Amino acid sequence: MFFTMTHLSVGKVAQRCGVNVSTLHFYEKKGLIFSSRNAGNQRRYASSTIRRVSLIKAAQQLGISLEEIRQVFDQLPKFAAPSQHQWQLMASNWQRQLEVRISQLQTLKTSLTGCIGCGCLSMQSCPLYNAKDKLAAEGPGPVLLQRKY
Amino acid sequence: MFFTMTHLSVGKVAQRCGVNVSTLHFYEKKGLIFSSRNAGNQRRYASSTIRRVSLIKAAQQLGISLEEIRQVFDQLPKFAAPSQHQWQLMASNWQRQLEVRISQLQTLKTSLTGCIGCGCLSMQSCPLYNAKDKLAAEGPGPVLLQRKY
DNA sequence: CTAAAACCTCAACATTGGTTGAGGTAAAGT
DNA sequence: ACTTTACCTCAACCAATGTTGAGGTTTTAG
Repeated sequence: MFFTMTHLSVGKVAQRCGVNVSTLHFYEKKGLIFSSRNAGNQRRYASSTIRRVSLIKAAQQLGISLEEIRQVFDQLPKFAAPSQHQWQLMASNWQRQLEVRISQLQTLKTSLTGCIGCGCLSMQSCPLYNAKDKLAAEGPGPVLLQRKY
Repeated sequence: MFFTMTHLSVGKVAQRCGVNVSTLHFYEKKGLIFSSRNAGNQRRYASSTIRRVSLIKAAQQLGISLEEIRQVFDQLPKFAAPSQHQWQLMASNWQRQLEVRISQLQTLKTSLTGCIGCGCLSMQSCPLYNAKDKLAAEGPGPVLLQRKY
């Protein structure tokens, strides 16, 4: 090879990813990214690190924890870019999680729509109320209370 | 009124909301819920507290912080159920936030789809890459590097 | 060559959202 | 009545996700 794969300084990566240097140190300690060192012990990153960090940030948006991200990354090559196959596996995996998350939020939104309709003057028909309050089976209780709920 | 609005013990509320008693203490300390006390200094909650807690849990699902929730709650009556108007305001507000959040996730999902297509062998066309790496304008750089990225 | 900027390690701190436990009081079942 | 369960306060702790700072080294720009 005529170029080194590991030539980006930590500051450069930080700048290009829009994160702090300390965050990259942190990610490295957590095993999410990797570096080699130059003669003066400074970190040098493969350029693929930038995509790794972008992926971390993207995945965090999905509510995926750093630990989960690490587990996925552990199946990828540390320094080289992932193969197309690996990449596709990971991406479609995350897409599925994303779909689940979206549909959850949509369910919630629908619930809120129901609540807007009901004005929540009735606890019988409130989807939020009914979500968790499974123990409400203490008998109907005072009618007025239901309306005041 | 012939019934008291504040008659639920902390354990009862916890049970019906599916949270720990300590969580209710915590929420109360944070100003998210309120209680009166009986003769023996034990908390007694208005029944509307159950909906408050359900709302907290629902809003957390949306990625809304407790502090933001508190700010919304601060505009509601502490013990009574919110009026229909107040309730609708809050709900539709949260619905908007929810919509934003959903569309963000959908954008991300689309990005991933693009990535699956490209196999990310090209950093030119990778949406994840392009999301943050605005500083990539250092000239094209080695062609091979782009493919290895 | 020198000064500034960037980098190093390690430890402490910050924030969010709670949980756990000690030491004691109140309420409820039998 | 007595015992068990629930409750009280307060403080300490936990885990995730970083940030900040001290004290020292390396790289880079002029």
